[in-house]
Amino acid sequence: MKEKSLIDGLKNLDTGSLVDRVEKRLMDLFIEKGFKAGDSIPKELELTEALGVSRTVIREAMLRLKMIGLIESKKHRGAIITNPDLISILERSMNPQLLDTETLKEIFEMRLSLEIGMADLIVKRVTPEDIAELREIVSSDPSTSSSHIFRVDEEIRFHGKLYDITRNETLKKFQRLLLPVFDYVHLSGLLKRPVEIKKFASHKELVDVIETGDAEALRNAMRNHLENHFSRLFG
Amino acid sequence: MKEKSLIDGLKNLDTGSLVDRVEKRLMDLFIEKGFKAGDSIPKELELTEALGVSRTVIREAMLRLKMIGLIESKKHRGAIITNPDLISILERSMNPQLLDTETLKEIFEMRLSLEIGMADLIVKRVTPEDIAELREIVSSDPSTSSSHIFRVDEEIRFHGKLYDITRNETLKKFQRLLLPVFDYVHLSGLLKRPVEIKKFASHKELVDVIETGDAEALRNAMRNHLENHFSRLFG
DNA sequence: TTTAAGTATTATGTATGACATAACACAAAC
DNA sequence: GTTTGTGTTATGTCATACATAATACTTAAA
Repeated sequence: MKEKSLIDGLKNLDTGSLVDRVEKRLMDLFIEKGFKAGDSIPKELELTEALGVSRTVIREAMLRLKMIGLIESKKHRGAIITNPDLISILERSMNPQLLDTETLKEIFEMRLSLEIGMADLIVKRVTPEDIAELREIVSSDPSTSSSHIFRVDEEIRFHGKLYDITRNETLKKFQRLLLPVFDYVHLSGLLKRPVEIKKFASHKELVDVIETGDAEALRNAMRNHLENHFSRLFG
Repeated sequence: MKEKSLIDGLKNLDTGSLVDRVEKRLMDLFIEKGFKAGDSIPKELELTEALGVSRTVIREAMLRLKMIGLIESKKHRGAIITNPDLISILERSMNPQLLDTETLKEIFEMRLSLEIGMADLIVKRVTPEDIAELREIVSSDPSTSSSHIFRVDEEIRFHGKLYDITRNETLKKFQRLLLPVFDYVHLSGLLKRPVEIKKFASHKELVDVIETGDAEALRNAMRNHLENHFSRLFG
């Protein structure tokens, strides 16, 4: 027993590499010192001296901080603190070809859930100008110009505008980020059932509902509008 | 005119650093060669030779790939390809102290939207066992044990279980990831209005709705349940 | 024979010094 | 006043050397 606890006590002796420790040290330092976005951070050589490690280590640690969006470096001209932008961090890894299919499906489900759930944000924040823009987007007469490419374009513009209306930048970026994923999901046969002819709530109808300002109705209409996707998921 | 087009033609000369190019080159290579998770990648020195750049550059490029979750390296024993786990990548940057308050609020909004919108996933995939577990979670009599800490615990367990029921791993990880953010949002006075005494749909009622299997009803109940948060947001 | 302890090998981790180059500021030239 | 040159500086890249952890292999002890 005694030995056991002794060993446990010794365990946390930093098994991590030197770079790990320097990374954490720098991060803590920035938090402690209350560095704000825009503040510039010391030069590599200064940090080298201050921390007593080689420039190699400093550079690797800084590179990591760069990757998590904590700092941003202009080449040959130092680095500054930045607010990490979660979405653009994700962006780097969001290569549909590199994600396994299960994850792609799950992300697709997240998107559907979001679009239904954000009804409250939409009706709360929509402006007459937004409505006008939505109407402009859906104004293309599908009977005259029903080419596939055109439809896809309207689809993207319409749903993009919806995210826009939420006035939630994170959400908007998230949507833009996910566009390629959806393309991929559609094209790759990941969803078994074929795309059915749409016989559900149209974009036009959605606009009407948005205009009424009834969040609950919008949720239901959106759920209906997305029925195609849901049936492919659950099918 | 002629000059203009000449300049345009010259424009795309690779302004990126050598590491940038090597990073992309490696990534493309892995995709082309169809490397799958688990495959081990060449040693640093081999890559150094193959690409004709210094080991420094190779190491920096590999470090980036490591950060975006494309590869994973065991120290002193090579690296292997992995499926990037989007959420654990986010995790590294998700330090509430480092995100600006606007982003935190936006993430909070995302969470509310998700919990409402995922109703379909829940009712589609819930099992009797899940229902039983939910009932167990909400069984604690609030009149006898209404300590704040206890309430918070139930809150976390209940909502965590809901994500669980969606059977969507990405979503589940996303929720776990966001827990600290919510703590922070609640504590930091980011939302102006005070927490009101809950007089909306209770956890118990939500379970009842889930059991009926009516997604629309669940969305509405959930929206009602979250009214406190919404009113703080919009207030 | 089995097992524990030593040893060799190897790839990565870290250190160091050197030089190249992009960015900026400022002076010089037109 | 715009352009062109010049110097300074911090980062980008390279080359080399050595330290160390992980593994496989060998050897000594039970």
